[in-house]
Amino acid sequence: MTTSATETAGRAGEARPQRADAVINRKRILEAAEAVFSAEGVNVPIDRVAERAGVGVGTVYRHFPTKEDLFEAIVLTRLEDLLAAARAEASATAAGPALFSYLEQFARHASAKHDLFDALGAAGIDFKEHCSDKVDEMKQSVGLLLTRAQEEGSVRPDMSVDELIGLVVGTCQAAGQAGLGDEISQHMVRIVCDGLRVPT
Amino acid sequence: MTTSATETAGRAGEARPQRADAVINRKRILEAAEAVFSAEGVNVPIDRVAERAGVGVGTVYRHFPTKEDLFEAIVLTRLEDLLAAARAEASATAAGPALFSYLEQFARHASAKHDLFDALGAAGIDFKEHCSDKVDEMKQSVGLLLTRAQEEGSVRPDMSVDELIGLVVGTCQAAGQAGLGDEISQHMVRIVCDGLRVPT
DNA sequence: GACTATACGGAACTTACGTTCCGTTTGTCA
DNA sequence: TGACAAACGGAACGTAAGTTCCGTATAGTC
Repeated sequence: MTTSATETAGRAGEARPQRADAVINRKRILEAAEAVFSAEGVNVPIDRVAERAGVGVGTVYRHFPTKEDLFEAIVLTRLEDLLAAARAEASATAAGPALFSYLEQFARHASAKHDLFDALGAAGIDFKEHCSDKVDEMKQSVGLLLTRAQEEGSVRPDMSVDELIGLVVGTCQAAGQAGLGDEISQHMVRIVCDGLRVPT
Repeated sequence: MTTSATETAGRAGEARPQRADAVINRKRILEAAEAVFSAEGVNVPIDRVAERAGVGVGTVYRHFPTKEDLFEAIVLTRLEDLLAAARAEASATAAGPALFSYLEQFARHASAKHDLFDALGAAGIDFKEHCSDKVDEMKQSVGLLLTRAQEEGSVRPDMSVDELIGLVVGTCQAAGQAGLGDEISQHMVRIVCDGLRVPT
């Protein structure tokens, strides 16, 4: 995230604290970017973010040296959420249901936040390190859950995490692109989940 | 496809026939575009197509007035193939197996031809008429198969064609983006198919 | 209230790509 | 072989988006 001047309010020691207006603007920019990116994906011009934040482009760049930095700042928090959810499910005793419940949460996020899935999908190829680290962490958590569910016998054994994630991300992305609504996208994920169960 | 000067060799009556070198170049351009688009998707610069075809950009534009026209020329033939396959399966007596078999063919295409799925996915929003017509036709064929399979009782009743297509397209796209190989992408589609079956 | 480092705004620059233009080459027909 | 329309090549143009620059405004401090 570029370790810029100050993060949110300023850590203890070194450099002088951020000016009050700068703090406000940074927040505004993040909010605007969040709104614009999730509504329209990664391809919105920066100018639109600036406009929505009621700020000049220069100001955006002062806070986030590149567009990617801005994007990363947002996606990271989304990934944190997703990661937290994965960890929460990880402690469940029945891994199968936990996995399915997690995937549904995932889908719910997906339908609300177009951007993240642009990121995990196409844009994801040249992801920044921080993001791909988070993705890896998430994969690991989900992978654990998957393995347990497989050992438990509630999920088919012939699957990897990559396939699992691909299936869900792809489904959500496609639903979004085709303009299908949230419920439909979640229904689609449910169908995928049914495919995951051990064939009887 | 812009109904340009001549199609392939020139129909009977009206305008004079295309020059021999033009015919060759047109073919070269199509081949190059096919290769480049399927390997790298829709976002390759035209210059790359021209270069690969051993031809100047001007020549490409002489044959295809816009990039979209070129793209459409290629995608249309792919869609034809897919459509033909759908029709072939349509006459099968057992609709369920036919549907599944079709979806696997679909996936096989998908893993080979990145471009088409860009088109069906993100890029598909501002599709040219010809293409969306073909897509509609395909949807209709698949829809028929789906309905029959549902009536037959081999596919879950709570699904629409849109969901079905979304599921398969999304899966293939995600697999492609994540760099998972062809077999894996087909495996993923098989998992989706398992989800489609009537839950016992 | 004055001073200064910090932040702001937005015009201008850069790059990448689609597309056009036009001087040159070449196939075709007499 | 000569003439001419057709086709070619690729430099040049237009536009859109990311990024930089710098003159101006202002929060924070004494």
